[in-house]
Amino acid sequence: MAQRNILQFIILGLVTDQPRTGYELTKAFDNDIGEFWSAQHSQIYPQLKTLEAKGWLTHTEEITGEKLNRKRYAATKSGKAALNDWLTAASEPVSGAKDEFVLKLYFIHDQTDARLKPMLTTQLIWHEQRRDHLRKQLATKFPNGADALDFGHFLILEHALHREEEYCQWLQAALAQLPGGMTN
Amino acid sequence: MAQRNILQFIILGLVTDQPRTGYELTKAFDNDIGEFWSAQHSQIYPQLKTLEAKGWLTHTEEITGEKLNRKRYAATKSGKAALNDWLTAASEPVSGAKDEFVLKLYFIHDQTDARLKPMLTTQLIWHEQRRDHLRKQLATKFPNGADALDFGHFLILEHALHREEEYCQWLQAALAQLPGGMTN
DNA sequence: TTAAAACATGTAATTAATAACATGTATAAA
DNA sequence: TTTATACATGTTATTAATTACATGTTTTAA
Repeated sequence: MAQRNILQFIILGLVTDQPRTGYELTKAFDNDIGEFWSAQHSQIYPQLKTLEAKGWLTHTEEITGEKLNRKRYAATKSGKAALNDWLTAASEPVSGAKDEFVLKLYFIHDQTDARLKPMLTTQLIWHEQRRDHLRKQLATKFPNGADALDFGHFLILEHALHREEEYCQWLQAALAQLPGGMTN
Repeated sequence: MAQRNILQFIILGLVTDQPRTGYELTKAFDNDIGEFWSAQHSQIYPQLKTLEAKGWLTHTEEITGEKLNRKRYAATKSGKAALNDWLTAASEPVSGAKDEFVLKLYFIHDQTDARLKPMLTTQLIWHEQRRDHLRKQLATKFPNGADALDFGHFLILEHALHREEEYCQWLQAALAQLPGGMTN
C-alpha cells in the first residue's frame, strides 16, 4: 500500500475526544493536526463511511437552520478499542522525512555551485517563518509550559519547534560555509 | 496526485552522476539515498521506461557472462536540462513529516497515562541507534569535515544527524517529565 | 438586499507507492 | 558439485492520496 491507512486512526482519535462532523474533521487538518498530517475532505467523507461499516463509528443527524443536514460521528466501543490497539502498537520510526529540498542538495556536489545560495536562502526564509509561527503557537496554547491535561499536544509542538530551530541553524551554517562566507 | 513524481528526478540525478542500471539504482536506495527517500525496483523499472520515452534517458546493453543482459541508463541533454530545472525550481518546504509516533502522542492527553513511558522508551532506543549510525556514516564518509566536492551530501548527513540528536533529546526530556521523573 | 464567505457533503479521475507475483543468470562458498 | 546469495528485470493488484468535479445551505458583511 501507499501507506497503512493512518487516517482512519486520526479520525477515530478526533471523534473519541469529541463527536465531530466530516466538516469539523476536515477543519482539524487546517489547524492543530495540520502541523504534522494532511488530509482533504474527499478522503475524509469516504473514510467515515468505511469506519461506520466497520462498526467503529456511529452517527447522529443534526439539522442546522431550515434543512441543512449534518452528520455527527462518534466512536463506538470497538472503535475506541481499535484506537487503543493502534496507540499501543509499535510505531515504525520514520527514517527521515521525504524532504524534497534536502534531496536536491544531494545532487549538488560542488561547494561553489551558484545554485546553492538562492536555494538555501529561500528555504531559510520559509523555515524562519514557520519557527516563529510555532513559537507563537506554543506561547498561546501553553503559556505555562507543559500542560498535564494536554501533554501529548504540548510535546509534539515542542518537538516541531525544536526541529524548525535545527533547520534554521543548519541552513545558516551552510550559508556561512559558502564561498564568500558570512559576508555574502 | 499522491506525490509530484520526485522519483523521476532522483533517477535523473543518479544517472547524471554516472550511468547506472535499474539494479544499481535500486541498490542506491539501500545506501546513501535511502537515508532520506525510498523506492522499490517495481517502481524504478517502469519509471526508467517512462523517462526513456520522454527522451530524458537512453540505455546501452551490456552482457555479463554468457547471456545475462543488463541495461545501463544515461541522461540525455534534455534529461540534464530537466534535472537542472527541477533543482532550481522552488521547493515546497515540508511542513512536518508524517511521523506516526508523533501523531499518536497527539491523542494521549494525560501526563500520567501509563502508555507514555513504554512508547517514549521504544522510540528513544531506535532513534539513539539511528543517531549513532549517522555519526559513524559522517565520520566514515567525511573524516575531514565538509568536502567541497561532495558538499550537498555532507550537508544533508549533518542535517540528518542534528535531527536525530534533537529527537533523542526531546524524548529524554519527555521521559524526565513523566510522573516519577528521572528516577523511573 | 445582495453578494461573498463559510458551512456542509459528496463523487470521479488520476497518480504514486507498496506488496506480491514471476522468472531467470552468475558467482562464491561450502 | 551443489546450494545459497547476489545479480538482473520485469508485471500485477491494491491502496492512499490529490485534484477536480459537483451541488446546495447558512450566515455575515457590504
